[in-house]
Amino acid sequence: MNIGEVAERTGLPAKTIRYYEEIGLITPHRSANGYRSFDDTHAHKLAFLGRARGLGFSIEECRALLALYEDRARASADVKRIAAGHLADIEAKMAELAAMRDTLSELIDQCAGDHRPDCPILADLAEDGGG
Amino acid sequence: MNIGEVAERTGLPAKTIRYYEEIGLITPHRSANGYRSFDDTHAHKLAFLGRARGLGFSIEECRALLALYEDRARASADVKRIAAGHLADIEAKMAELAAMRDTLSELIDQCAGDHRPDCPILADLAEDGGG
DNA sequence: CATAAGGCTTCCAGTCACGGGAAGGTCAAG
DNA sequence: CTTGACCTTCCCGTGACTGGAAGCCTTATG
Repeated sequence: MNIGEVAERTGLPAKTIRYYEEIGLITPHRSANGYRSFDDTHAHKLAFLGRARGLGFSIEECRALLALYEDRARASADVKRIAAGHLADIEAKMAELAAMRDTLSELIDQCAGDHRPDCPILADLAEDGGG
Repeated sequence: MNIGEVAERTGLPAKTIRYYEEIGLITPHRSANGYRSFDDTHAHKLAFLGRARGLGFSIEECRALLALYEDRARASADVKRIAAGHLADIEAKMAELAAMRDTLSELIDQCAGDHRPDCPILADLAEDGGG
């Protein structure tokens, strides 16, 4: 199948699929006219990549997961390690965002939000480290 | 003061300060030798920017906040609106991450993590949409 | 005066994972 | 023969910097 069909099947934009080829995640065949030609295995891998990316795995993590997926002698521990590392990243990001959210929502609550210029949000941002 | 000193005072890397000048967030003077010359106002603005960036505001949001900060006739409602929009962004990102975390941690729990190849994490990623 | 160290300058390239769009080849239908 | 959809490659832009090269300025030392 051509790139348009595999794009529709996998839900990935054609641009993304070309990019994945460029960085060596997949290697579609070429038809006589130069068009990329995908088979079910390619579509399957692309769907795999789409789901892994959807869970926030980086491209390099996806590459490793795909290699493990194709390795029948893999150890599930290797997969688990990658996933656990990614989970830790996610939790770290969430903690960072939670800290921002807490500070911000407190400041927002304190701000009158009217026509007057006095604003605890700006006051906090302008504050010297001292206080 | 030179860029090194203001960098140390504000905690921002010199590279970042040059970048902020390039995009028009600050406009330091120039000494006769061509060096950037910062006064306390510049340092104050940079510190403001550092704190706003630390709360995750984008550069354009920082630009707007800085303009409001310098506008004595501002309405606190304008500040509050920007902050509330950013808070909503943060909460959306957190929700996305929470969904990833939930799926991932469930899969990780189900994975034996040993030498055997069977792995529910890979199985899930490889799954057809049908199931 | 020469030299070395450290700070400053500009400019260019890279990051991550694509997306937009131009210029042009290919294919099926009318 | 033309239209229109699809495909190709190539290059630029994103956000907010970061790293590094090449070279000028200043200060300290011999």
